[in-house]
Amino acid sequence: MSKADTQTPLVLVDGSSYLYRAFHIPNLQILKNAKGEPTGAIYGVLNMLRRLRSDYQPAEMVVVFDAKGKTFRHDLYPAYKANRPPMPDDLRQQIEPLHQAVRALGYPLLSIEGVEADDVIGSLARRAADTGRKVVISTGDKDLAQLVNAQIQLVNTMSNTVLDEQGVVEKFGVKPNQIIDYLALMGDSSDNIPGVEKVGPKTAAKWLQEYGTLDELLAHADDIGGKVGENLRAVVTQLPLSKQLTTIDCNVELDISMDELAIQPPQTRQLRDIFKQLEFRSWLEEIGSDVAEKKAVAEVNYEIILDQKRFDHWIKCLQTAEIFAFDTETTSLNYMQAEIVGISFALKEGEAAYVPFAHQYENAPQQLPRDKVLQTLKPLLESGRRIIAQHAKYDRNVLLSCGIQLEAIAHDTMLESYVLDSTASRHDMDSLAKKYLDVDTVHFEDIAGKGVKQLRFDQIDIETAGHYAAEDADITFRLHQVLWPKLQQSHAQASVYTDIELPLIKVLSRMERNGVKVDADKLNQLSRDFAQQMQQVEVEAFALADGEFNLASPKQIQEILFERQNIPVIRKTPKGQPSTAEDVLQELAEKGYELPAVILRHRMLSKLKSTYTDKLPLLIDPGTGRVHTSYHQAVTATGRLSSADPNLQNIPIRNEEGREIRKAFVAGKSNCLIAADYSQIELRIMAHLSGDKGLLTAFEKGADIHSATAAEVFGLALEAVTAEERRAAKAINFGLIYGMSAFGLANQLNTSRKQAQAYIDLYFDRYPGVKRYMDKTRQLAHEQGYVETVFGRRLYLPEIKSRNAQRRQYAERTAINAPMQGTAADIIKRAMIELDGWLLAEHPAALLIMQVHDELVLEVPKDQVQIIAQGVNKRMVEAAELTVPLEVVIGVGDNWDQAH
DNA sequence: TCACGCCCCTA
DNA sequence: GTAGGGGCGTGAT
Repeated sequence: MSKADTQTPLVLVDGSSYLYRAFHIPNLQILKNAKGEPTGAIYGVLNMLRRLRSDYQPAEMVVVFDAKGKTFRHDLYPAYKANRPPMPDDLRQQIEPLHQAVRALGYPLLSIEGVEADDVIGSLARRAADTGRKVVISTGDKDLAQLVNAQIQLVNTMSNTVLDEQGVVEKFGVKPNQIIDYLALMGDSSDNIPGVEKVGPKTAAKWLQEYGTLDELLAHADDIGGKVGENLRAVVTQLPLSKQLTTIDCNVELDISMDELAIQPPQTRQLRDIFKQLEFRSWLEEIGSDVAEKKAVAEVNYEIILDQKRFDHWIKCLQTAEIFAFDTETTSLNYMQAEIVGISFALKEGEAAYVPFAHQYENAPQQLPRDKVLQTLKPLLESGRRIIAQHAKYDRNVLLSCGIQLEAIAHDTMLESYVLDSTASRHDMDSLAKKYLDVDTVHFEDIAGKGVKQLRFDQIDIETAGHYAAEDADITFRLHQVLWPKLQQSHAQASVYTDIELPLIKVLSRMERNGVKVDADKLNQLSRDFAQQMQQVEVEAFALADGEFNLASPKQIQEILFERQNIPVIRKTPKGQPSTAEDVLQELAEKGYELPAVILRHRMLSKLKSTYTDKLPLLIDPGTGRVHTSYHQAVTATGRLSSADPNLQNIPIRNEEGREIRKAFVAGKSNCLIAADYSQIELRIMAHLSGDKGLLTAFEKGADIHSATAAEVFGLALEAVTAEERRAAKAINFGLIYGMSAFGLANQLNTSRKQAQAYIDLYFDRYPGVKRYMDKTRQLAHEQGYVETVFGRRLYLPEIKSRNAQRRQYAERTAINAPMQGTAADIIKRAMIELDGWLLAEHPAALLIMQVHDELVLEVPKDQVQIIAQGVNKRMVEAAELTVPLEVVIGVGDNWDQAH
């Protein structure tokens, strides 16, 4: 489907007719700018041009206006348009700005003195049609119907009607070549063209149907009886003039050649000035994004495959190709509900095809049968390693619903980009195309719209969908050509990609499709309980506040607490408002204020209810009766996964009410859950990375690490450490992982900065290896601009050189944290790959169902618990060989809370 | 209907 | 002090 095959029509716009009509639309008459100048008619015409352009996507489009002054028709007939009132000032004022806007938008504009817009349009249309072009004339004026033929169509963009030859006959009762005679017979009062008195559309059409032409009718004028017959005979000598006036002159000399009709790129600067003057704010915003020049992919050959012969040909090519790009188009982003609509391929740059098989809309073309297409493709997708995809996990999930196991993934461009630079804001195809290929792709919203009116892919016209789909495959192919060589420049990065991220695709895909069983009845009951408690709390709150307010509104809470009740402000939000955050309200509650305590209770209940107990039951898939999250593999900067829809990585655990929710995560019949947690994995990684003797010894002894830290820092025997000292040491250890500052630690421990700094000094004194490592890491980050995990995953830190101290320090904290958090992520990913392989081969009834950063959850038949737990432990512990042992804590239960 | 601020859940 | 997802209120569209 190259551009040349699907030539777009030449679009000719009767600007004057639309200007006149737009001027009389009541809604538009209100529009004025701040100076009081009317702008409605301009808006109406420009809006119409936009619609026209989006409907026809023409390469050439000309906007024609009437010129000032008299025309040849006035010479023929001095009374022409004589009874027309002068143009209203409000309309006249809008003409010049409209012309400027049209020109700035890039449309060729014609306005020729001595003739009317109709004549210019007629002349252009005739010239184009003579060369075989299709022409669309956009007008609100019926006179132009005389131009319609096999190549020329009329469209009224305001009423959304199209007139071809057949349409003219249906509408007027006469053929296009009879329109002139028809108009002459009726006359036109607004142009002051005389016709036959008492003759309207009905009679004119009837006569022409009977006699064919006006000349023939006049020859038989005596045969017409009645009053109208008399009227006709009375104007026999006048009618040729009327006919002449009504006839569009298609031979106007135009000082424009046929190759000057193309739409030009918009003149952004002028356009901005014009829209500013007119105060068209939404269009003003579009300039720069939408109106900016787009670099489309050049020189492409995209094919839409509708017949068996071409399909067979492509299959043959795919069978022999070394590698090819592939993409599925579906009806939904939800992989459990998505139906495949078509599949696209790219064999080399610019060579792509789309095989549609489930598009359904009125007059959709016949497509190849779905099942047969999929059966033919199945072997290509299931074996070999020759496929490049963008976000292959999604395609894999969707194909699994049709019984195809997408095993042939050789590369995933999303993951290539992610491993190359995890901090690039997004790794979706459109962003990658722009970044690495300097190409603006067609966005899904461009073809499907957005919001409630968004179309499903199967409702999109096959030509449009085909281009989009083929482009996806093509771009994927090109991206791989660029990204893969880059990745290979670092052996460690290539290894993170091939040995961790790529094999993880199918592990995650399986976990997602396995899903988790949740007890909807239990959650619904909890929702009811929470609602009841919230009501009680609300009553208390209103009594304390001496009035009703919205407990969910920080703004109202802030007003009541800090303005009405004059409670002291503890902290302010970044925007300068008094904060009502949890720790602030906690502190106030401890000082004896009652309302903050009640608000806290309400906040907790409302959070649990709205985020968890209300939402989770709605996300149970009707087909499986389980919830299926999406693990995002290319989101976090550090290499962790994230989970969404629903997020299963933030299910409550810290308080009693929250743990009730965990109890609703259950095992299926005759199964139980195994939860396996890495113990202190990030601190162990810190011990490994720093080689600090004290830290290493603590882990080798298997001591409680926070108590051991407290003993060291406070110079005590292990047994002598109090709960308070252990709590302080724990905060220090966390601080360590987060790139500790005295400020942050003081906040956490609710102590002075000086005291916090003293703790830190003491800590570094006891663990000098840690101090050395942290200094070295910061220095390395400055030198090379990135930090690495043990396995070579990189995190770039451009802000490490920032002159802004706050940003720089933030980057430094990330530099400390990322190697630990990232290495932990690498390790658990490696464990998941090993574990999944083992389970699949030896215990296929045992399922991995969740990952929560340092925890894996499995659903296992009860009689296999022992053997699986052992196997899980072994694979998690052996996932990395560090200088400290890895330790895993395993729990078993009927629900997730019990398994902890 | 959307973006943003604020808040809160997790490791 | 690190890394996320997501609900609700608010104000503009």
